[in-house]
Amino acid sequence: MTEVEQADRFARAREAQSVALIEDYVEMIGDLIAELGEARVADIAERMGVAQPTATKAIARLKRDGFATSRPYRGVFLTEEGAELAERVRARHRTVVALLVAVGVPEEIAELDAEGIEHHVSEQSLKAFEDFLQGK
Amino acid sequence: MTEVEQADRFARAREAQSVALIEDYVEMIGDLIAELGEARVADIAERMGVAQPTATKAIARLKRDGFATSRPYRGVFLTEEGAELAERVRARHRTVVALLVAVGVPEEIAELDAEGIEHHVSEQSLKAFEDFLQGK
DNA sequence: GATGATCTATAGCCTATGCTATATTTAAAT
DNA sequence: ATTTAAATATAGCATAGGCTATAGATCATC
Repeated sequence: MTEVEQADRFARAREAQSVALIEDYVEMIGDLIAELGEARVADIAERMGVAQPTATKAIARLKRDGFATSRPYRGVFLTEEGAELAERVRARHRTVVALLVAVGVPEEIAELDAEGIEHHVSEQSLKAFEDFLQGK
Repeated sequence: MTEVEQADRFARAREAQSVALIEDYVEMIGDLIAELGEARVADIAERMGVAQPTATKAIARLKRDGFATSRPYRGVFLTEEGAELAERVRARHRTVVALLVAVGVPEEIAELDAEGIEHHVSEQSLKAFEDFLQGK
């Protein structure tokens, strides 16, 4: 492996990381809307395990990036793009957990680890996971 | 899953992330020392794909955290703790790549994805991976 | 409808991680 | 030995993502 290839690999991992939090927030907001009809900042903050202003700031980034919308002092909603991302993330999470369990990781551990792992699973790996799970 | 459990899960993923870069640098420095006898800042920066001052700053954090040592304008070396971490990271990386390949991920993709995934694989999952790879 | 509780926004702070530009030191070459 | 090239450090800046404290808006209740 050349230095450049190695560098690209790390650049890729850094990029994935910068997307990870966005994905988590979007999925969480989708969950809350499904459960409660809307996603309030306080609920988002509580579930993400961060202080309320931290959630507010993250939501501002989601809005800036076109994944969410909201009016002051009101609930947060997903744009079409946000809703699609949430669904992809949810599906990927399920697949990663299932894969981990399939290779012998205890269910609880699988759920914990998947939260971090899922953001680094490429389309190709996801496809491989799905095929493996179907016994192909 | 309760809100608190969910929050803890995210907190865990955030913690793993903060350790990830440290692990990458330590492993990289170990590689360079093995190959070249010492790890120069310029080489570290090039392989990590970052500007030289970014590497310098990261190395300062490694030193602060007890993983590396260096004198101004000289090479960077690992402490005992750093060397142990490097070896653990290297072994984990190999296992993760092997697991991915074992479930059908193409070698190249496995290498790419492993770079991000490995930092979120717990001891328990790693053990499960090893057992799975040994056909248990 | 005033009032108190709750929720949200804002201000201001911190660290980590990136960058460019530039000063300084070391190493190499004449 | 001086000069130049290369490597490293430092200064200064930006964004992301945390935090606390506090101001402001909304909601519920009397």
